[in-house]
Amino acid sequence: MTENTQRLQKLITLSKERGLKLTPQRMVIFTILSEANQHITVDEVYQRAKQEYPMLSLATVYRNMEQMVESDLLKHLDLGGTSMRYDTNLGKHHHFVCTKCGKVSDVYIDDIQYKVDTKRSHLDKAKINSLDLHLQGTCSDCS
Amino acid sequence: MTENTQRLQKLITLSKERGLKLTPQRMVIFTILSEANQHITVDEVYQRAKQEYPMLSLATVYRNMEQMVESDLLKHLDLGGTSMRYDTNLGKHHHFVCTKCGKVSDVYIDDIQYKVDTKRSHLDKAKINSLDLHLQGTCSDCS
DNA sequence: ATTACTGCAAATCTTTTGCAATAAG
DNA sequence: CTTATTGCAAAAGATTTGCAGTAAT
Repeated sequence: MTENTQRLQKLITLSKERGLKLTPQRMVIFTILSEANQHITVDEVYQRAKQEYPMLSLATVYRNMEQMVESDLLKHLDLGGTSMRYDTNLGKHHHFVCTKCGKVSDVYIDDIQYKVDTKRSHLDKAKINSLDLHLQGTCSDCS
Repeated sequence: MTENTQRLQKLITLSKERGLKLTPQRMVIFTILSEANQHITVDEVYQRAKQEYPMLSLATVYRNMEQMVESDLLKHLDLGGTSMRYDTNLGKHHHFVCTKCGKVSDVYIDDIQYKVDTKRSHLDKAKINSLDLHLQGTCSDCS
């Protein structure tokens, strides 16, 4: 069983657990997501899915992706482009964006240490729950 | 001279340096930006500016803000909302977003130490130029 | 005088939504 | 059978653009 097939199986199992019905449209979307790169847009999914299932509607893809986010099958990934990206990698990780070609790489970081300048920051008693690192630079291919 | 007046003076000086013409519209926008909180949208600027200069066009605000970004008088601030925010704080800093009320605070951090898991990440010879920390949690008011 | 800037309206782009028909469980 | 899901077309919201007139330098 390939890695992609495993991912697909996992999506099917989880969506059943969440009570989602397994329509052919959803099945096509799941398949694409389990094969795709990790930082995909709705329209990219739609373009590929149409080839398998030509009468598919764009609205259906939008609705499905948002449902998946609500059901924790997918995460929003806001990289500052013109349209929303979705991250199929649910594990804890960060992102590196190449400012030349725009490519996005996942970055795994063991531990981060930092010291807030409390005089200039005004966090007071704020409770920090999560921490995302956004790295920018030039990727190997572009340098 | 107040802090806001200083900010305004700085914008005027810098824009002259960049060769921008000082129209009344631009002047109003500059004034609002030098008085405003740091994470403002085009529409927020527009709404306030209209009161001073009612025949101002929204397109003019859009064009001016983008020009300011190009001329390094302003920075894009992508916090994942529905519309672009602009940051008037040009110094190096990071952001904390309260997940309950949405408030954004600037966070100053002296030094950040982290260790990339090179086995799982694939940065290869990528050159990292900048590093943004995006903190999320609950602010003092909400907890 | 020259060139940037402006207002307006139309266009574009992404995302959402109402609704009636259909299909999954 | 019941309820979620779908396609379609329209709506909504943010941003951009063409153009002809206006104003800053």
